[in-house]
Amino acid sequence: MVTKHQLAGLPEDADLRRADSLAREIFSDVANKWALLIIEALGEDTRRFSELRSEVEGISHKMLTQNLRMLERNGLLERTVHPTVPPRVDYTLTEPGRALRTTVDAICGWTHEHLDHIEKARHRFTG
Amino acid sequence: MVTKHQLAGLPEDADLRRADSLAREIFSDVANKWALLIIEALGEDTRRFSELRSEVEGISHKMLTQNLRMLERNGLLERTVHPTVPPRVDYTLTEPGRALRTTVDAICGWTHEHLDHIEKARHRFTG
DNA sequence: CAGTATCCCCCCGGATACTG
DNA sequence: CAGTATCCGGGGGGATACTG
Repeated sequence: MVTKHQLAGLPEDADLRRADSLAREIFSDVANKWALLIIEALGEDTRRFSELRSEVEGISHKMLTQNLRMLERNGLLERTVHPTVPPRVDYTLTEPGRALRTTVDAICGWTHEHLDHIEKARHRFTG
Repeated sequence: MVTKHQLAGLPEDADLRRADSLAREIFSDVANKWALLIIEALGEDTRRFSELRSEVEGISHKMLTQNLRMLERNGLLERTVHPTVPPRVDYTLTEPGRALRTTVDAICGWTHEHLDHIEKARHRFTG
């Protein structure tokens, strides 16, 4: 996240510094487990609210809506309301959302690849 | 994070389910902004506590120590104490840590690539 | 300088109830 | 079913003081 112009501090870098603080903000939004788990759960498909609720294990109603709104706000997913009764709402990743998902996949892959190493490290740590 | 055997539920899958819950745990540990920012700050180098403190902007003393312990516990970084006075402690990513860092890099890259899209999405969202 | 310990406030986030 | 609103308890996390 550290970029060159952070070190410069020239007046004309004002817009660049703005971009940086924006990047920080986005990073903080996105780098939390619920957001990432939702993105992972969405995958290539489109999911309903209730589907996500049960697929993202352990997430509460409130956390799900909050994070969905946040992801929508940042343009990572699209929310389409079907005017039926009972109502039906679909969530789908946008292109940027799908792009981010590949990195989430990478983290998941990393996790499983290093399970052993981590488990051993924990035993060593606990003594 | 969803794997096949989660759906099966056969008795002999006990160890696999254990692995899954472990994976979930690790994911929860790692998927938070401070942990990821620390990993990013460490990079290929070795850093002192105070260096990290100032490089990871906005992190508090407490959060830094907590996350460093957590990352050490999971074997993502190595902590070496130099018995000098004043004391000096170096933190370095292990191989798994460096592997994870590449994915953090990917997220950072993603963030900057999609700044425009996100900014526009936000304006649209706010109406 | 690096780290632990303590205090304490705020707010995250769960539970619940209610609308369209 | 999807979503908002409200309440409220527990703990995340900051500030501070203290040790080696």
